[in-house]
Amino acid sequence: MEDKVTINDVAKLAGVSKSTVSRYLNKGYISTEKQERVRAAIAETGFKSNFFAKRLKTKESKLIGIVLPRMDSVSVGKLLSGFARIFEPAGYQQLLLVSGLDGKKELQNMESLLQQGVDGIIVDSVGITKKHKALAKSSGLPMVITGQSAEGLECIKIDDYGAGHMMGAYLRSLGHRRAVFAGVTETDTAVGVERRQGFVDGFVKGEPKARVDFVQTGFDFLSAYNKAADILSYKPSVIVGATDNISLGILRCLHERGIKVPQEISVAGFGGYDVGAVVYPALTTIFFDYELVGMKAAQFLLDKLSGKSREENLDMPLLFVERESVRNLTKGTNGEKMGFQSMV
Amino acid sequence: MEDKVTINDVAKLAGVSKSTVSRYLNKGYISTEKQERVRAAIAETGFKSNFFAKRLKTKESKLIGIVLPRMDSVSVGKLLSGFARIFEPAGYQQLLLVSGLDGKKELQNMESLLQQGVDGIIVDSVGITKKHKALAKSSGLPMVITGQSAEGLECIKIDDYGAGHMMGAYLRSLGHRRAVFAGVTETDTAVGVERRQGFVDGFVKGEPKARVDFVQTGFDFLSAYNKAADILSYKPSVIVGATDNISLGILRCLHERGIKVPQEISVAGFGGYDVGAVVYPALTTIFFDYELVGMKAAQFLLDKLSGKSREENLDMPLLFVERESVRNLTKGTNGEKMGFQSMV
DNA sequence: CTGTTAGCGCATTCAG
DNA sequence: CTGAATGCGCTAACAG
Repeated sequence: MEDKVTINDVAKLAGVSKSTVSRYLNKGYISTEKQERVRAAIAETGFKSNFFAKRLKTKESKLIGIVLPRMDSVSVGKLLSGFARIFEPAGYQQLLLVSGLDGKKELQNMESLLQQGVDGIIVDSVGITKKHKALAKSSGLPMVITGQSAEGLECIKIDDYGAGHMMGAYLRSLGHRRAVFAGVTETDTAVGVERRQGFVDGFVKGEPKARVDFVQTGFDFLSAYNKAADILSYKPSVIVGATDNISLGILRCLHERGIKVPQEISVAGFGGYDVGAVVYPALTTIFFDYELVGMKAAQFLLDKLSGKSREENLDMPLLFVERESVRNLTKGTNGEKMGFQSMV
Repeated sequence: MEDKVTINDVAKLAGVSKSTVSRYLNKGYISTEKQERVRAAIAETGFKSNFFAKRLKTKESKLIGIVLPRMDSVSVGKLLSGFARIFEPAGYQQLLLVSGLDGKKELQNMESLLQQGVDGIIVDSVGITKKHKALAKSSGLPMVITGQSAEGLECIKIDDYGAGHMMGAYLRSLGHRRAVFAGVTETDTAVGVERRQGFVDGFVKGEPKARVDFVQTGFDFLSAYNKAADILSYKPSVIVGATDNISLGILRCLHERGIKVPQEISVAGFGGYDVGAVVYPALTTIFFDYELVGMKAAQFLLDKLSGKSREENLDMPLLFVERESVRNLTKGTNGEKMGFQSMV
């Protein structure tokens, strides 16, 4: 522990008062001569100002609390990259807490962060409850939610309903009438409800009637893989996974059963993970720019911190990625592009 | 900001001195009667102890600094999960800094963390320099390195050389004589040097002579995919990617060229990412338990913090995962398992 | 068991 | 421009 050097030691060595050193550290208001003496003294002693003492005075921690459902997922990784790109240059650091997909833990983590004296909080939630809202209110701290949306809270997320709808409409336009949506539980409002509902709305609209069945899976490859029999029992012409990973699990199973994709069955997903491009057939999907979400959320929080409460558009762009796993039933192949590219 | 309530307010309301409140918060040493009064007062005021004031006194931050090269990678995600599993129950929180694969930034981040008053640091480095060592020494703080190993520093990582060697020996035993190792630059000592060298040593040993050529790629699918022509020009019977992602990029390219895996060329990788199991053919690989690495590193740091300097075995288990992408040249198929399963 | 007394290291009035 | 004095909120001796 070399941090015995305090502002006092520096002051002594430089032959000035500690207030002068303090001023040197912060504003200016110091003669160029003493300025030099202090600089030298600091260099010599290797002085580092004590973080806690400083914060105790200034009431600003320059700390942002981040609460995450889990760490080992591509989307969370991207999100964090986005946060870092904004917070680091701004001189903020991130305090990270993981809730393990557990709502209770999520709340605990939020409280814990508040107590740590963070300046603001970002929660990548798996499901907002009234308690979340209460906490947000009572804390009085800027808080932004990511991954879910909830009234009364500031949320920044991709448009799950819109993405679902886009995919549904796309598939329908290609002549598909029987779809299975393989998705997660409804406690995940964003993915389990909004994305799915968007898909249904986009798919069943119009004549002739179309139908979508639902099969529940987890978020991982394996749980999707294991549900393949259920899924197939509905005799769909297209299977859409709520997530690229789900679709990948399905793809694997289809392959094992010798079912050709997209010739016999089409598959699509959501997320736009890189890996979807290297599997065979490459997965048609909708790309979500989680890194951008992270950046927007971080910037939004920073703006709140500095008073600017800009109420601008928080919709994230959606990018349709048409690849090889979906067949165009109206043409007989999947060759024809339909100008269904980058959309918002 | 409701944090106007201090320990003083609580004391007043409870009709005791603030030391009593402090004692209530920490040790015990308080009569059950006052204990109740304090409890009530705290509940009523919604008092939260001020983190910074507390730390200013105790000199303990209960904060662990984590510096990472990047966030958007599976292995880093696993690692972080591992950290969290140890630190959270122990009451430590994690301060996260991302260096963007930049060595300078990595150092800066380490310094920044030291200044924040963290109790210890974990660095998942991309390459240790003498400056890292100097910083570790001068700081006097417990520091553990992950991802790389370096003398004079406490490192916890998977055995890259061993993994490479295991893979090399395995492939060789299957009758392969011409391999291409597709890997990253040598500045990444662990992956670019150790893993590769292990492979070479394991592969070329014995008679008849075997040969391995080297092709440099990045860490991503695409950069590997783009190098496929180079790789193929060596006419290998097996291609091994330094990373599963590299192998996946190669697999994709092989598929596009109509080259059958493993019938015409075998492919293997390192990492054991889940996705390797769902692609076709499923990728033979060596599984690295990064989450375990994270847990070990975290526990090691905690032990140092509490004085226990256990010098035990820090080797991580390696799990050989034999799947579909490698052909046994001695049998003509890839069917025969060789008892080459879980090893350490 | 409990109240009183001191600071932790720093930023900030306030007079010079 | 600068030094002396005053807490920030809390914990840790210190005497009761």
